[in-house]
Amino acid sequence: MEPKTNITELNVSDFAMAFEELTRIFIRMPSIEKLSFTTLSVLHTLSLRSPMRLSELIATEQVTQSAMTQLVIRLERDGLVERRPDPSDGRAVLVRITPQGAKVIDSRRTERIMQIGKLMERLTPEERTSIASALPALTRLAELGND
Amino acid sequence: MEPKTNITELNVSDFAMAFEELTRIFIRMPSIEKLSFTTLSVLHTLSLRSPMRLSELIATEQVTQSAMTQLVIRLERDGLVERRPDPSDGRAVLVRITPQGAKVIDSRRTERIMQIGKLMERLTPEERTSIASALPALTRLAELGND
DNA sequence: TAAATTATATCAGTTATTTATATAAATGTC
DNA sequence: GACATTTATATAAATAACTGATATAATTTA
Repeated sequence: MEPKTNITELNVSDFAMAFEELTRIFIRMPSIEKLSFTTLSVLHTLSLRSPMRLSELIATEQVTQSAMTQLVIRLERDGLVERRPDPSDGRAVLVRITPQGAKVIDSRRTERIMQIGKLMERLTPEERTSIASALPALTRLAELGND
Repeated sequence: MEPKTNITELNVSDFAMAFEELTRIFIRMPSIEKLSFTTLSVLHTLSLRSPMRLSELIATEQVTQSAMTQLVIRLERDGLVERRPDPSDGRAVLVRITPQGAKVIDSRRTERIMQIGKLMERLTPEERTSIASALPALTRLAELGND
């Protein structure tokens, strides 16, 4: 088991460092719709899964219940989300993203893709191919991370 | 030029989506030293490059001058950074990370690497190899993004 | 030398977060 | 079914974190 662990450990550290650096860059790329980290994160999560309960958002976003309640109230005020009582549980609230909220995420994503595209153009064809080859594995890694 | 653009565009969109998902997961992995996004980002930036001027941090972190000044004052209060006048410019302040501040970043990184390692173990050897093969290209992409 | 620009501190207000408290709905126990 | 416990969320008070505005001093430019 040990040789396998050593190989994995070496790849992981390098991978993590590269990923860290790319994250640092990509996360700041969009110049539009600059909202707070948690706001963008909530909208992003809701764009993937909607509606969600407050309690679910508290778990995914790792903030306190109070913070999430107040943030969602503000987002509702600004038209980015809407809140409805959960018909299956009288205590709960369902939060869904509005088209306006979705547009925030979509427009930022579009700009980021455009800018990453420009960087990609400056890679060699071999480099681009190696990234494309790793894409299924990266996608799989994300799936594992969501389990 | 067009066929090349189309190929690049296809890869970029898929890559961006996969990256987005991985970012969402990785950024929340560490369970220790949970500080605010900008706080962690400032410490991370200072761990790569130290010392930096306030004005440089304002640019890299994309917050207002006032926000950065106040944040750095709080970080200094908490022992995570230290401030010194810049000997080459009487108006400027140099900010450097303290060992305590560096420990925040290092310990979170260590935990993240450990957890990514666990996910990696669940990939096939082929999947791991494809990611390792793409690593130089990803690293290069990061360099391009820092230009 | 004076004007313009740059660098940063501070203030006042809003947003964003925490802890604490409260209320009601749902679930568990007997 | 009654009561205890847990769950879900709203609200209050305080601090952190952000913005725009203002101020001061150092540096650069004309």
